[in-house]
Amino acid sequence: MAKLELLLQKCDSLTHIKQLQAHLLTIGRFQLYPSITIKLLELCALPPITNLPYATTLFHQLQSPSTRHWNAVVRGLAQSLQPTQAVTWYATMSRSSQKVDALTCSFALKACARALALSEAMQIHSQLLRFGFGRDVLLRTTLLDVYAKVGKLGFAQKVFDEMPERDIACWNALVAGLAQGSQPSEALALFERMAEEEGLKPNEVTVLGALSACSQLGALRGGERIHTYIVNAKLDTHVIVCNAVIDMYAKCGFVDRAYEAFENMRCGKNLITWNTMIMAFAMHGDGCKALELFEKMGKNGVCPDAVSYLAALCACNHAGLVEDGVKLFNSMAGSGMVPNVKHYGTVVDLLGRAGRLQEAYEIVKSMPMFPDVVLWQTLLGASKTYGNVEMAEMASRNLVELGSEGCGDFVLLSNVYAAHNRWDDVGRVREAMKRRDVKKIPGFGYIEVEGVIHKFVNGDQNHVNSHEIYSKLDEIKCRIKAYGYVAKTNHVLHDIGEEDKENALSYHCEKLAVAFGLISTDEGTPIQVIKNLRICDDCHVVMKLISEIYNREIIVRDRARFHRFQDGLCSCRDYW
DNA sequence: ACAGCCAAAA
Repeated sequence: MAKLELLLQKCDSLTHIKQLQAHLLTIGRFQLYPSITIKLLELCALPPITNLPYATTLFHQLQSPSTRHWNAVVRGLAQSLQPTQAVTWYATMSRSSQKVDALTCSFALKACARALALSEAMQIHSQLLRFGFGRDVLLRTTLLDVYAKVGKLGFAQKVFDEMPERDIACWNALVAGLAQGSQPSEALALFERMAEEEGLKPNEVTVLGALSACSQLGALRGGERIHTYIVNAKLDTHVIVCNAVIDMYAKCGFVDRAYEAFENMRCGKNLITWNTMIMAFAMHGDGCKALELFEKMGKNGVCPDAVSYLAALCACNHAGLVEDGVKLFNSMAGSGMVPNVKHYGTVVDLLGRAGRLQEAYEIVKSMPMFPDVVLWQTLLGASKTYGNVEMAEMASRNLVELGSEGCGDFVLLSNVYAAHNRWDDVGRVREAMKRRDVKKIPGFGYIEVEGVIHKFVNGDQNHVNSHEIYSKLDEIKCRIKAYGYVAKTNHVLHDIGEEDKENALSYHCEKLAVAFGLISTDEGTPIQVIKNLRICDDCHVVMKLISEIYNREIIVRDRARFHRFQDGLCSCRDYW
């Protein structure tokens, strides 16, 4: 027995496992040593071996599998590419003679989180209450986490509220859950509550959730405070935390400070550190710096991965470095990289924006995989910019086939027709939109004034200063018109906007936020706005004019990148 | 003595 356990410790491949198993079988002891078979199962079900077919076969050879045997398989399946199988095994187990324990529930719940299986999670929830595990803090945390990950933040909050005692992991799970679930303000509020009410000291996991919330909100003040705390609490010994700090500064509009944090790291950099910084430069349109860093990472012994290439390509795209981008893309194969659909998407965007539509299309045709919705949207956007009707129609057909119901796709196609005075076709697209009940993602934006985050949705009238904001917008309109501004009215948008007039062009959330910034900050202070979608043509023009007429620097972070408006010009050089 | 919370991506 002792000898067997020694052998077991040395098993590091499936061959070894098989040899040991064969040995046990030949001496007729296979069924006799549960502790050995448990270890064997755990070895082959988990990394680095991870051979689940073999694990399940081995399991089926057992005459009376114990709870721990079951758990080994459920755990392995939960971490595998088919987490739903873990749930199936859990269900089979709960019907078998063997008792499910708290760990089985925990593994099955994690599987639900990965498979985004809400109803299964709820079933396991009610079962674990019946089994009497309802007071297990670890299990409750898992439960909270599953609900948050499947998007049921209300349920997660309820699990949290009902906990009589909460340790730091419970708070961390909810802070992270809210941040990941697009409720960054709530995440930050909870983060504050944690220290104030419970006197808990945020750890490296807590600050990750909080920093992510700041990144989303563009909450520089909050981010700075958390950064100070991180340094004081010596949490900056964790690479993962440093990476999140870099990302936070970059997304709050301060690449320089992101780079400063990158340079002054007290711990070693990893692949993600480099990727985050390259992406940061890309977002800010600093193409050359991004490419320099991409070169430098290789020299520092960190091998670029698919994300590094994507970030560098993205940098070329935002900076208009067409030749560099194409060269980089073509160099991928030579470096043993297989471009994925995102790399193709970026290079198609790069060529499309430069007006090289035919080349872009050639690349689409050469792709070894099916183009996705985003890629066709990219091509459609470029076709609109350059007025290529055939290409636009082709992209639209593909979008319809892929079941895309985004409002933007229809609007773009209709704009192409409108530009060619093909009004019958414009009408046809309009009809199709009505028939299909196209979806419109609501636009919203944030602005931080004196450390307070203000949120605006399109056509928002709920802000306390709503009156002043709207009169400021009227004033802006007058002044920019005097400069020759003509609204970039969009026929289709106007047409479908009839029902909700609030969504009209002139009250886009970024305009509201900038107007609020103008009335609530001192002259000369830069105004920074964060938006969830891409900035529209009209807003882009208006921002440029405001920056000139009001002599204000305006920084807008949209879904894709930063736009820095100054003296009537934008840092993207209208290339976006 | 097999559990929970964890950074980047067109």
